Amino acid sequence: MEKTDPASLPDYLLDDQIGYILRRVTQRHLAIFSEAIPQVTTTQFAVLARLRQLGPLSQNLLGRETAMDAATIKGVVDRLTRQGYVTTAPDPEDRRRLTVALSAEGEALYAQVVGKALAVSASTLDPLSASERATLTALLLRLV
Amino acid sequence: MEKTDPASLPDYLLDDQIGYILRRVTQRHLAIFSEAIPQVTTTQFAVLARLRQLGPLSQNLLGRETAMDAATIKGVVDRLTRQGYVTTAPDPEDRRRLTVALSAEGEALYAQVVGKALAVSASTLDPLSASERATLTALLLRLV
DNA sequence: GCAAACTGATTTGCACACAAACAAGTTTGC
DNA sequence: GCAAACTTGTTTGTGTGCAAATCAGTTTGC
Repeated sequence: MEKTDPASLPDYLLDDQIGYILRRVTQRHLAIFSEAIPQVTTTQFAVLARLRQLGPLSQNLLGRETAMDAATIKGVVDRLTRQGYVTTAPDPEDRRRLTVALSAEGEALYAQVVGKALAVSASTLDPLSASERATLTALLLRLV
Repeated sequence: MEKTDPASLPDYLLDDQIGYILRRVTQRHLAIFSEAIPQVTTTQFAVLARLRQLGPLSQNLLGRETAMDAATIKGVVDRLTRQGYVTTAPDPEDRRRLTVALSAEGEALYAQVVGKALAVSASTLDPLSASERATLTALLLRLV
């Protein structure tokens, strides 16, 4: 059984582990994004995109729609508010809720950079052919 | 030209963007990991795995070998040191360097959880067949 | 042989990211 | 009708992750 023999441990190749690969690909993607769109981060842009798609949302729902927990979305909304890209207002229907909406500045920024955001996605996937990109995306979506 | 018409902006589907998908897949992977291996984080385990593979390394080189910048690896090494899984010592050859090595406790933890770490990777990829996993990994590696 | 360039480590500041605990408000079940 | 259960938002604590500045030490070029 040789439980104490180090040589009997399974081979663990860090470079082949999905988590490590995901982290490195994400690092490259974030670098491409911040180079192309220095005004906001990827998460901040996700919030702008969702608000533009869905209209004003409560802060918690906005978090769920952008895959951020309550503590994270609060920080993101705070920073976007400070930069003037979103506004917040209490919901008269439900006094627990804080409604978050895109401001005119947020609309303008979105219009200005949405094309670049698409280019960032394309740039991240640049090493792959069109069909490889489709394959990769489809496979990743099954892991969500 | 209709520059001011919002309807003329390109379609940006957040759910189809590679960065957003990567973030969500990573979230799921981190959740699986922390459930299976609560003792350390993914990045901390990456450090243990590299030290076991390569032996003692300077802190900066260890960072490069685990895809962390100097500020990040310092924090990770500090936390691993506090938990007793690594030890640090000045390098007599180069007085700028801080050599990081796996401790006996680190070796023991690694031996105890490496099998679980492999199971975490398998679990993350569980929705895919063996050949799909190989395809996904190969495609992702081309994006690093 | 020594100044310039480089490398290693640290610190600060900012931005996610999640867990846990809490307060306030709303809904539900009986 | 009202207590229990749930939801929303906030705060605190911990852990990445990167940029930029700084200091100490090493290497290089002339």
